[in-house]
Amino acid sequence: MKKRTLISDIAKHLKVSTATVSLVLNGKAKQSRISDAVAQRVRAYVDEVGYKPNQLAKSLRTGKTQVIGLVVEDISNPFFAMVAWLIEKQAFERGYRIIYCSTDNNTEKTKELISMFQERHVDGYIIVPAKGIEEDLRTILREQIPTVLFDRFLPELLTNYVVVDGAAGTSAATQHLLDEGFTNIAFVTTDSTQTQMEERLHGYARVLEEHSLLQTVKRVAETKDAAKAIADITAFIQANRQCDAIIFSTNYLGIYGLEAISRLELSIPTALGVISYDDHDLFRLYEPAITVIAQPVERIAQHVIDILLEELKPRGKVTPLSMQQVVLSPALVVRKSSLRNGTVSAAPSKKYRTG
Amino acid sequence: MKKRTLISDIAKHLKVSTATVSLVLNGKAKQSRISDAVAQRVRAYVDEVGYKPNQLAKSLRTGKTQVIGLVVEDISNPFFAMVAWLIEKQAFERGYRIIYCSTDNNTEKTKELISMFQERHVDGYIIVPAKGIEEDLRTILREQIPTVLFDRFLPELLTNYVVVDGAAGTSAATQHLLDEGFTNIAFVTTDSTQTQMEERLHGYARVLEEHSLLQTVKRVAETKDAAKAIADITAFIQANRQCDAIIFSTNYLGIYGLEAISRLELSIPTALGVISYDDHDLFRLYEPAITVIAQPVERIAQHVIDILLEELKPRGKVTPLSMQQVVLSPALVVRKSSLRNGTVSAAPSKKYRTG
DNA sequence: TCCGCTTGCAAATACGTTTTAGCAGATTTT
DNA sequence: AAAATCTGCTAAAACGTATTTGCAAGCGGA
Repeated sequence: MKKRTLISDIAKHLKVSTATVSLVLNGKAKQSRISDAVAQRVRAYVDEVGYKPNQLAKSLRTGKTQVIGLVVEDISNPFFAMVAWLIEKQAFERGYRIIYCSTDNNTEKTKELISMFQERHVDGYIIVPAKGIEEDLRTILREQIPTVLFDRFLPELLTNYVVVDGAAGTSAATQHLLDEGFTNIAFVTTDSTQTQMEERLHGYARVLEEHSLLQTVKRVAETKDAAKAIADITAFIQANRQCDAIIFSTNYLGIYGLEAISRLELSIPTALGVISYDDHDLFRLYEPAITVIAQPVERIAQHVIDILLEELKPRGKVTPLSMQQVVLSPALVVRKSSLRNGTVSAAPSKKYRTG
Repeated sequence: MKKRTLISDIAKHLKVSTATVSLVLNGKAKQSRISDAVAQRVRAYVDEVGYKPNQLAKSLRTGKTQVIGLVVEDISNPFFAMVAWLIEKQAFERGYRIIYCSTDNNTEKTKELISMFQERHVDGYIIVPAKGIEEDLRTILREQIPTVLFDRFLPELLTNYVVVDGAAGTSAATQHLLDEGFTNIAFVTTDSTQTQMEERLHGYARVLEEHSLLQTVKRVAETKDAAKAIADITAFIQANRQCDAIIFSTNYLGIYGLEAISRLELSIPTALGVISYDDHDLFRLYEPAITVIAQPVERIAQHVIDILLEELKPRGKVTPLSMQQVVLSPALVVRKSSLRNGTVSAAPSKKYRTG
């Protein structure tokens, strides 16, 4: 039960002041004209006793916590888990720590989380914004705290963000289904009006309009209840037997959709062509493999962390924050589930780049 | 760019001392004989200006951060993601925040993470321990910081832990396969010697020994390279054509295994019966659905958080920590992949409780 | 009237750092 | 020889809160 060593213990033992120790430890020995001899002695003894500064005290004094708050919709969603993991890795290497939290797309919970991060004085934010948090974000931005949104953005707010061109993905998917000879394509999405979901819908709608084809759109109510969602989709499919293909606007809807299709004993792609947004183990390994619109997770993570770390660099007082908006292209990964004849012509899986 | 309001601002405005404000805010008004009138005034004004105490200063002063460090193997693994999510939810409600981190089962990274948590003065730890961190854990325990391990434990260390009876799960699975008429059962596991992995192997071995049957065990080297692991499993299956069933010791091996089996164009369960540890969307929806040994994630999370919060309660000085060891039973969820005749007799999916 | 007890609050210290201003002596410049 | 500059370090003041101790006033009892 011995006490932690403090900077004052170090100072006392070496018969120097705490200021000296602190300056050496923070690499400011040179500019503060601490002699190399003393600096060496300090470093040696610090290593010897394994002294680690108290980060709380440090943060309180400097106002910097070296912590980034990461607010995603649902950390157990493989898409977010992957992006979060990549971001964490990068940030860790550059001395930043990440605190994750899941919002479940709940406005109130998101606000609470942001408020908690504020209290903990995170140095920066990475946020997948839920609806209705414009005010909270405005507060953060006003305080000049570096912030990057991803996956979607808030149209009325000028912020950094990294998103994927959802319309390009779904229009490529729709076009691909038409090329394969499917003629009556349905689109299953959520009832949320988040920017990226609306875009995905537009991509689908645009292509069908161009071909003067009928649109069949189902909006599944957001719910934590998988069974309810599956039942909802099942009913939709039954009520729309004329449809010969479905595009799901996000990974979990795709998974629910597969379960629904499986229960209805409809065979893919013979009875129903299928494409889902987001890649996933399940889609890759399902029999038949499911064609997906894959988001470039590595590049999303890379851009997010690059923008954030750039802003975290100590800047001149008046350097304005230059907001960056990045729009990345998804890739259509064609697998059996969207092929009329059931086999991929050339390669077992070819990728189309969109955009 | 206005400054945050401080407790001193509140005090000044109300013409009371900061002590008074602090006491009221921390619910110690009564015991410090602050009059109700003053307490009301304080609360009213605090609400009005939306004052939030600086948690850093608070923590520095009290030594409590209200933060729990959660160290898992891989947050993108659905099993850990689920448990983490459940734990987070519970902790949040009781005023604690969670910091997640992934170790990738890397001893060095685990040590770094624990060290980082120490620096940040987390109030408690929840750890999925990698090998070789006994010393670091001992340090934590010596300092009486509440800690709970889960998924596995370190045999030489007396700690709280919550684990699942791995042997019960695999022996039930093995027995089930034998009952179904499979005679040559292989076991695919990792090359790690973590307690829970060894137990899972033992459960399998024990049942086969009882029946005097040959054991066929494959240890797949731990790697980040999925392709390599899949190739490894593919080779194993090809080299052991006599096997008519396989048990995978963990979810990602099961997924790799399915990919291998699919590439070899072996049909399940006709050519090969399959059971995997851990449930997963993929296993539930795969065609045929995969029988799994499901871990009781809700109960794991519940026990972990209960034990930890119990220990976090302010205790009398000398109350010794009573270490709790909880062993939960997994459930065998029988699906088509382990049934000789290809159909489940009664219900489409029945559960056996083990233990 | 004096003493002790209660009530209601404030002063002051501590938590463990970082950082600025400045001091004393040595060295150089004028 | 005095003045200016440089060198190497330290004293002390923050950062924003919690908490212990104590002080003054009021009150009842003797």
